[in-house]
Order: sequence, then C-alpha cells, then structure tokens
Amino acid sequence: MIQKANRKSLVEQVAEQIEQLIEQGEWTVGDKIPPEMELMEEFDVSRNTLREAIRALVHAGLLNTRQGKGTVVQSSSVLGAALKHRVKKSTMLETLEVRFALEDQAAQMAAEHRTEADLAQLKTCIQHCKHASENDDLEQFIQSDIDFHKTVVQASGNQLLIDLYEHMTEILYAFIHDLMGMDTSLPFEEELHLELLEAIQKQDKQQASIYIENYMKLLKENVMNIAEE
Amino acid sequence: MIQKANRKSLVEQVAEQIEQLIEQGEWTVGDKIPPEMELMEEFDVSRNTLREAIRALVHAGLLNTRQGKGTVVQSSSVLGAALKHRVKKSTMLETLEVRFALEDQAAQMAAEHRTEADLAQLKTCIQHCKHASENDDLEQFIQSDIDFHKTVVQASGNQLLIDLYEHMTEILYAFIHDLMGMDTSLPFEEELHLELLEAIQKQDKQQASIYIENYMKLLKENVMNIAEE
DNA sequence: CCGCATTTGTTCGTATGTATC
DNA sequence: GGATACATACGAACAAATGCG
Repeated sequence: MIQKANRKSLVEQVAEQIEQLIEQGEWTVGDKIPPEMELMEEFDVSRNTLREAIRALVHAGLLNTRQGKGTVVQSSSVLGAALKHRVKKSTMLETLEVRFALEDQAAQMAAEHRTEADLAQLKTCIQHCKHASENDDLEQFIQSDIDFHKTVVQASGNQLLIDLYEHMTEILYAFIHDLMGMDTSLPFEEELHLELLEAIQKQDKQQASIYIENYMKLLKENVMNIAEE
Repeated sequence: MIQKANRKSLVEQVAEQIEQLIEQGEWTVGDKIPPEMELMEEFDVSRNTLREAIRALVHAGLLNTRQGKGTVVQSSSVLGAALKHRVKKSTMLETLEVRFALEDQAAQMAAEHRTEADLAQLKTCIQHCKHASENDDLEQFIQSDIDFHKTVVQASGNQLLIDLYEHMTEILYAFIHDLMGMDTSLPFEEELHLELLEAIQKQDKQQASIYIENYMKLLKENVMNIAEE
C-alpha cells in the first residue's frame, strides 16, 4: 500500500485533525481541550506549529482561548460558526424563513421516503411532548418539540439538509434564549404534530407541506410577539 | 465621543478588514491581492502581523497563497467557503435538493412581495435568455438563466435566503463545470420561465411553487444523466 | 496579599526546504 | 547551477493572566 506524499503543511494537518475531533463529537462545545504541552506530544509537533493551528481554528470560530485558563470548544463545526456569524447580520424573521424553507422541503421528502422506524420515532417524540406538557416541564417540552421536528427532517434522508436545518435551529433557539431567558411559553400543538405524522404516514406531500406552513405561521406570530417586548 | 478600546488583536483587525474588502466585492474571486509590502503600509502593521492574518484567511478558504506567484482570492465569503467544504461530502442530488428548498420558498415569497421593478428585471432576463438561445451562445445562455433564477430569489427580499441561494448555485455550477467542461446543453425552458413570471405577477404562490417543482424535476433528470456518464 | 503552579501570549534565533530568476 | 527570497518547522526564553493555598 503506497501512501500519497504529505504535501500539506503540519499546521494544516494538525488543524484538520482537531477540526475532526470536534466535528465528530470527541470534544464537545464547552469542553476545555488539553493544554498545549499535552497536544504537542500527541501530535508530535513543536509548540509554535500547534499554536498556529489553534489560532486558525480560533479565527474560524471553532475554539476560544484565554490566557491562564485554557482553550475551550466554541462551536461544533466550521459551517455552524460561519452561519452563526452570517445570521448575526439578519433579523430573526429572515432566519425563521430560511429554517422554514428547509423544513418544508424536508417534510415533503420525509413523506416520500419515511420508513416504519421513522414513524415509530415520531410517535415517541409526540409522547414525550405530551408527557412534558402535562407535567408543566417547559424545558423538557421545548427539547422534545425540537426533537420532533429534527426527526421529521432526519426522515428526509438528505444529510446536507439535516445539517443545515440543525444549525439554523440551534442558532434560532440560542437567539430566543438570549432574548428572553427561557420563560417563553410556546403553545402545545399536539393536533398539528399528529396531523403531520398522519400526512407523512400516508405519504401525502401536500398535506405535510400545509402542516409546516401552519406551524410556521404560529411560530412567526409567537416570535413577533416576543420581539416586540 | 469616547471610543472603546481596541481589545482585538492586530491580527484580528487586519483579517477582518481584508475579509470585508472581499465580501464587499472590492477584491473579487481570482484577483491577485496587492503584495505584502503594500499591505503592510496600508494597514500600518508589521510583516509578521500581516502574514498571520493572511494565513488565517487562507485556512478559512478565502485566500490562496503560492510562493512567488502571490496571493489570490479564492472565495467570496467565509460562509461560501465553509459551505463549499461541507458540500464536498454530499452528492450533487443532495445539493440540488437544498437549492430547491431555498428557491421554492423564495419564489413563493417573491410572489407576495414583488415590485414592478422586479417584474421588469425578470422580463429582461427572459429576453437575454431568448437572445442567447437564438444565437447558440451557450455560455451566455447559462449565465442569463442563472441571472433569471437569481432575480426571482432576490425578489423575495430575504437577504439571508438570497446569500445562501447564491452560494449553493455557485457551488453547483462549479460542480457541473468541473464534471463536464462546459459542453452541457441544458434545454431552454422559455415556457417555464414565462409561467413563473406570470405566477409572480399574479401573486399566485401555489402556481409559483409548482413551477419551481417542475423546474427542479427537469434539472434533476439532466443532472442524473450527466452523472451517469 | 503573597507566592507558586499552570497555561496561554509574544518574540526572538536558527536550520532546512523550496520556488523563482 | 547558483543566488536570492520566502516558507516552514523547531526551540527557547520571557511575559501575562488565572486560580489555589
């Protein structure tokens, strides 16, 4: 087995490896990564080389370093960081509309390709929503609701669509969270959830699309109310 | 007027400025940027500082440096570069589906918000398409066709959506271009163009959406044929 | 408050490789 | 091939921030 020669610089190689460690979840957001000395040995490079790789990732928004404290993972992917940076220049409504575009398409694709496993998982998510709603556990409810939508998008089978959707969702919820400190009371839309499930089960694209549209309207109103405060 | 202290490093400041110069179109893709000596004076920083800023941008995919030849702009924005990198791991079909999701939403929004100016510009684009088609000027035709779709998306008024759509389009066409060296003969869909224009003029969202769906089907078939070769 | 260990930030110097003319 | 300039990688020394006892 002949291996192609390494024409990439050491810095590039190290940066790429760290990037992968983060994107594959080895190091997750908020984690402190090992100190320079340790990484120097692991990657077998000099301190300067390692530091330059880290600086590149800091500039990309993936890491954050602080003197004396250490280096912390800030974002789970370069794309996520770049999107976050771009979205800062947009309004919440614009962001919501993009998320809607992705979810609409995903729901229609899900209606086409859904498997039995997908349907079962959707049912579980609805159960969780209901359970959390009955117990007035807001945080749990929001998480379950996000999971439901995420599951729909995952059923589309398009990994690029899934990634973009999840990034947009993450950014949106961070936005909302920052804006109002978690005490948002979104209405429970069990009927809507069940309608969407039914549409996907029946493989009815149009119906699925209509659901997403209704959901979007609801969300838009909520968000606009929040924004006014 | 008191100005907040600069707590960003010089490198960050320079990198940010260069980033802006590129994103605002001052320097466009393919351009050779001024030599280091010149930039050192412009930004009033040392060579090392400037070089480090450039290396950060190289890692982000915005610039490309080669010894002796100089530094060249490689991408029009960080987001574009990050997307390009991510899309490499996806199939062309997946990419097309995401672009479709964005265009579908945009077309519906365009139908709602279009101004007279938008309509006029769309008509001009169709004229250009027709003209190029009659003259068998393939390159010009493709450009005019892209312009038409871009104009539709721009009429949506959502700048985030516009940016993402343009990046996806750019990536897709670079993909196709690489794959088959420009001698692709896409069919001229004047009827479809006119139908979409009419739908937008009448502010008929559903009709606009149906058009995009048909266009997507057509494109999908073409792309799948190409991919088989 | 001090002193210390840990950890990142900064700036030198040096050796070696590599592209261009 | 030789000369020159630039890129890459390493090492070392010191500065500065943080946290702990």
